[in-house]
Order: sequence, then structure tokens, then C-alpha cells
Amino acid sequence: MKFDMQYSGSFPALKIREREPRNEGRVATKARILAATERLFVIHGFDATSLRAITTEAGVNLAAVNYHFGSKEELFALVLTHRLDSLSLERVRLLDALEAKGFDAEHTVEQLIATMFLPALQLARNPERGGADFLKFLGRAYADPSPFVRELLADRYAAQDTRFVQAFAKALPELAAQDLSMRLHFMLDAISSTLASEDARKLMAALAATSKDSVEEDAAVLAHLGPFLAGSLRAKVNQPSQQRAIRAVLAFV
Amino acid sequence: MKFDMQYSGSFPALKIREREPRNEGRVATKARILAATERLFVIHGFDATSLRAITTEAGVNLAAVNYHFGSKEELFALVLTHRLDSLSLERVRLLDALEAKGFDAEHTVEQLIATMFLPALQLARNPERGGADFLKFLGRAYADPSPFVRELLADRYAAQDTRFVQAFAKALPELAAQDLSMRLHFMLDAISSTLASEDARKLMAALAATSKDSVEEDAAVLAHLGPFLAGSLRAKVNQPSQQRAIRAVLAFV
DNA sequence: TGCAAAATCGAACAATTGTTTGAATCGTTC
DNA sequence: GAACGATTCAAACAATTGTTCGATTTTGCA
Repeated sequence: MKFDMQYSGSFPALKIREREPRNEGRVATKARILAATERLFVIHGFDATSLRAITTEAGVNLAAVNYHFGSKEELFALVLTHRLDSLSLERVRLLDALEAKGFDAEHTVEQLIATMFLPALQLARNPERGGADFLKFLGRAYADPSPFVRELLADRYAAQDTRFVQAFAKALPELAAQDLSMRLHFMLDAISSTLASEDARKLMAALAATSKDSVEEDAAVLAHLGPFLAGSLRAKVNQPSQQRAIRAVLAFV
Repeated sequence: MKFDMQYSGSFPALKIREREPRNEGRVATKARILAATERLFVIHGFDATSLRAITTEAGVNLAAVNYHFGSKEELFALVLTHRLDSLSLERVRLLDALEAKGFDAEHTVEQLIATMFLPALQLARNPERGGADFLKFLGRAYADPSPFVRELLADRYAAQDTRFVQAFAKALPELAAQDLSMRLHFMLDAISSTLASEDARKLMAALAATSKDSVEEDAAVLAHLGPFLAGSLRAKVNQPSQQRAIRAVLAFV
């Protein structure tokens, strides 16, 4: 009646338990539950995905979830960390590499933005590690209102965020910490809610479609995302002429 | 056993039904349900706010919601449209006024951004029409995952969005429609999820706190928001030197 | 004051949720 | 092939949800 929660392989080929699996069927049950959970989570989120919907989708008995994973929360924790740990590691690895090599002084901001986006774009192209729905998955995860999901993300990926904030602060020394914090907040929130929205992802797919190989695809997407996000981070506050224009609007209220 | 759904006043002083209300108590019941619903919606959203939580908070009987409002959805529709219609009207009114007067050619984008934000800032200052929690309410509404809430917002406020998109397109003729659409998506998503997040709102409150009167407060917030959002919308795509910097990152993957 | 409509109330409804149970089945090993 | 542990299964559990019912109380007008 005991089960282990360790799970670190890719979804179709599931990592083995303490003892070798007795047959195909048993591993298939866990794997099919995990895959079904991911599919339904992308569509409905944590709260609105019932265990009955999962087990029906997976074609297994209702009790299988509690037997194999303990609880609904433990199941979702596994699904979420499986995908997000992978992304997180890749992001930090890329940041390490770039800091070791040194940034392009003129375009540090663009390079940092690329560092944040590239790993997600890559996972979205690799069917083994997420596939086309990975960006959707990412958006769902960060937009999910359930306290359980929010705490999981905050607890597990806060350290990574700090590293990027520090890197941006270094690249934008003239920007007050308050303003940088606000702008990064905007940027990250925008990214996650955009990923969750259908039409915005279609837009990005359309951008990528004009390219030949995968490197060109990434370059194309970043060519559209990078400058406008960088433009947002770089903008100066309190330009007198802008102030005047804004006051003209204020006069109407 | 019949009830009407018409409701168009402010919350504490509730608009009257067909016939005059018989006493204070009856109006108080409806008003207290509406106020409690709004309070709990801001904290928990649509799905996670149960009728029992509402009626307990309001100090009324459970059956009162269905008696006075028909259903949970009709109740929330009333609460949402009450606040959002007010905001929507104010936004369009301001846009009309500005278009009639003519934009500042140099800073049309900043003025349009101010037009989108000002009404919300004002409602947040008026306790009768939303008060300090209005921005939170706004963020919750636009971040709510429930299909009911999403459809309500899409159905009711789509026309308004179109007007702003057209105004931005006119102000940014050199930007491809695809890119403008993506950037506005980012901007609007960022705004709503930022409003829903506690720390970002504190940040904006801190900005406003340095000012003397309410006009100065609005000007201060817009001085920080406007330029960076405008910078994001104005940025040019495909700068060759930026392209090179991004490719340097791509080399690491 | 009396009457009818309106409003409130406690209670129960049916549906859904995550979880648990105990028996049946499967697979492996002795 | 017997025995044992792991797994699957149908069924029920307790809790929560929105909604409805019938009786009771309150209210405004005659």
C-alpha cells in the first residue's frame, strides 16, 4: 500500500520505481494519469480539473490517483515541477553561460530578455519535453488562482527570479529600484497571461512560421519581443514634454 | 416570488425597485449581499466565493441570494457590471473629449495611455464608486478564470477595446498591425494582472503618496507608467545591432 | 385593524467534489 | 501450482456546492 513520489523522467517513458515494474500496464497507468492531468490542466486549471475527469481521460479507475500519487495536490505538484524544473534549470544555465562570457554592453537588456524567453521557446519545440502546448501550460500555471499552485511556484522558483532581477538592475543602473521592480512585474505578468491566451500565441506562431529552421524561428520571435520589452524597460521617467501632454489629459476629468 | 434584476445605483444607497421599498430592512438585505459579494470576490474570485460565504458575511439567510437575485451568476453579473460599466463609460467619455480637442501630435501614445488609466485611478479614489480596492477588483475581474466572468467581460466591453486599438493604430502608423496587436495584448494583460497583485499596487500607492493633491497623485502615477508603456509601444523591431546581440545568446543553446 | 403581498427562515434537495474501503484480479516468486 | 504482494475495481464515504421548498414572519395599504 505504499508508493513513492519520486518521478523525474519524461512523460511517455516513465522513470522506474524502487523495484522494476512488473509489467507494462502498471507503468502505463501512472504515465497515463500524468499525461491526462497535464492535458486537462492546460485547458481547465487546477480547481476545475476533477479527479474523475482525469481518470476518465486516462482510462483508469478513479481510485488510481490516490493509490499512485497520494492526493490530487501531490499529483499536480509532480506534473508542475516536472515541467517547470526543466525550464528553470535551462534558464539559469543560460544566464550562467552568458555571465561567464560577458554581455554585449550595448544590448545587455535584449540579451537578458532573450535568456528568459529562449528556454521556453525551445521546450515548446521539443515534443518530449512539453511540445506545442508547453507555452500554454506555462501560462496556465502562472495564471492559476489556486493557492496551492501559487505557493508551489513562489516557493520553488523565487530564487531564480532574484538572479534575473539583479542582472537587470546591473544593466539599468539609472533606473530606480522601485521603477525597475514595477516594470519587471508588468513584463512577467504580461508574459504569463499572454502565454495563456489563445490568440497571442497564434500571433507568435505566425511570426515563427516565416522562418526556415528552428534557430531562425527563435530569432524571429525574439526580434519582435525583445525590442518592445527592452523599450519598455529602458524608457526614462519624467520627461517634461511628456508630463505636459499627460496634464492635458488630466484637464478633462 | 418574482424579482427584478434592474439595479443601477451605488452600493450603500440602492436603486429602488418597481414599487417603493417597504422599509429600510429590505433594501439593506440586497445592498448587504451586493457589498459582501464584492468584498469576497476581490479576495477569492467567482468560483471560490460560495453563496454561504456571501450570506454569512452579509448576515442574511442563505436563500436570500436566490430570492433577490435569481442565481449566483445573476448576482455576480450585477456586481461586475455595476463597477465596470462605470469605468467603461468614463474611459470612452475621456477618449471622446480628447479626440474632439485633438491629440498632442508628439505624445499621442502617452495621452492614450493616460486616457486608459485615469478613470480607474479616479474611481479608486472615490469611496462611493469603488474606493481603494477598486484596482484590486478590476484586476480580479480580468484575471478570473471562470468562463462566466470571461464571457461577460468579452461580450460587454469588446466594443470599447476596438476604439482604443484604432486610436493606437492611428498614432503608430509605422507599426505592423500584428505587432501592435501583440503589444497591446501584452500591455492590457500586464495591467490587469498587475492590478490583481498586492505588491505592485503598493508600489503605485507609494508613487502617489509623494504628491499633494489628487491631480498631482494621478500625474505622478502616470509619469511612471506612461513613459514605460509608451516606450514599449514605440520600440522599433529588427534593429540590426539588437539582432546580433540576440544571436549571441542563441549561440549558447 | 385586517389582509395580502413581500421577505425571511430552517431545512432539505440533487449534484459534485476528493478520498477511503474491501474485495477481486493480476504477476511474480518460491 | 500455491502464496504473496501489488494493483485494479466498484462502491460508498463525508463534505461542499447552488438551488428550492413550505412555513413563518414582516410589511404596507385598505
